[in-house]
Amino acid sequence: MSTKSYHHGDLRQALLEAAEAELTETGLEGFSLRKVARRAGVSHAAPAHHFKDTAGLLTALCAVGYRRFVALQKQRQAVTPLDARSQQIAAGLGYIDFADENTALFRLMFGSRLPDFENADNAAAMSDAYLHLAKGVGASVEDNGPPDQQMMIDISATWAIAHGLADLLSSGRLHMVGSLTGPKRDEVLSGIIARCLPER
Amino acid sequence: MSTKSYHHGDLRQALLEAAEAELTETGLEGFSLRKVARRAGVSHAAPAHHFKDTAGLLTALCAVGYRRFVALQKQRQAVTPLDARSQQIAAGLGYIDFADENTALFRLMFGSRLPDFENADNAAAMSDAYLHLAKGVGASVEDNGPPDQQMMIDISATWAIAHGLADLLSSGRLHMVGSLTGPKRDEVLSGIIARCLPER
DNA sequence: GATCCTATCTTTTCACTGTCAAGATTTGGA
DNA sequence: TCCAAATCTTGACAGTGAAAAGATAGGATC
Repeated sequence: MSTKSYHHGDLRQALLEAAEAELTETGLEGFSLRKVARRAGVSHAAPAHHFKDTAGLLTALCAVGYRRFVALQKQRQAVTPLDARSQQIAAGLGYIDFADENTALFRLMFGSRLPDFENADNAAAMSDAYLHLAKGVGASVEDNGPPDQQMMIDISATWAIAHGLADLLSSGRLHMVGSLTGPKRDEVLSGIIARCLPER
Repeated sequence: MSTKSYHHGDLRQALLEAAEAELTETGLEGFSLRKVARRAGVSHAAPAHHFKDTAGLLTALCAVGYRRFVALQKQRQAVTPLDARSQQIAAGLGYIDFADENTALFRLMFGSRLPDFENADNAAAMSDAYLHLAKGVGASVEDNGPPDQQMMIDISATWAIAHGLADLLSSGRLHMVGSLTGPKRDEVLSGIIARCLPER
């Protein structure tokens, strides 16, 4: 099934990988379904059998992105003290990690209307990502009853600061902080994120 | 020069307006130079004489956006107490106003690589926007000497929270805050922005 | 094992797009 | 008046996404 058979074997996965590679190289602006097909070594109409159309392919890729997005946050949190505040900051750093390392995917997920956000699988992946954020904020405040307005504000603030930093950094607009690296960078970013966390 | 002459009169301006209208209707994903030309009532090749290509048109539109962007911030600031902290919060609300009322343009300015950000006019408009932000932050802290690291951090934090709120709200992801309107909305957003301002 | 059904992939076709080159029209100044 | 430059149109070309129809392979059933 590898070298030259008519049937590819796992074209769906191969197309997803080709699409992501294409996305990181040319950006969303230069993205082309036919180029993805060429990169995967199949005819230009082959993708239609696994993903209905371009939007379908990008929707599937979007879901992959959201899962990796949560994974990177958890990866940061796994090496961080367990108190709620530290965990929340770590999640924010993971948010920024994702945008840095997967800029094209990040743009697709948060800056495009091409993917179908109503699609079941994609919506589930997005929901998981949101719940992970909300759960983190909820843990850092007394967790009583239904989410009140104060908690919604805390969630919004936490989300907004992480997202704002991630978006501006990944698009190369925060030259001052963007030029920092390593622990110093983490320290500065942590300080900024901490400003927005619910007060203890 | 109005009804049917061969020469349009002010096609450049008409194309800019048509492009913005097209952008808000179809979004950046469905944008087409030929549709813009049709909307302006000229042939498909006419735009090339005023803007080299699609990127050129979007670059010019981008510059228009940055100027309106600053104008909306100043508009908020004009009806706000003059203390530095209130002014900074007002600028943030203007930032969000712009994203809300000019979502397509906002996406073009901050979420696309199509415009040429090295273009002189566009770069100047962007620089003005950045300087307006930096000046505001500088005024809210003791203004001595060259910008030190702490001020760069304050600028980054202020920018990030405004940008994060604007981007998430304009893309309809912050349902909780997004559903608020009027003074209540301003109050909540102001509270969130205030968290990120330099401490007095 | 032979047969047939279905999933998978290719080929062909069509309308649309951006860009370029060449021609037509108008304007404004010499 | 006349000509050069600016402005706009027409025509052409390669590339694109999507749909339809044909080709091939895998797997189930008998």
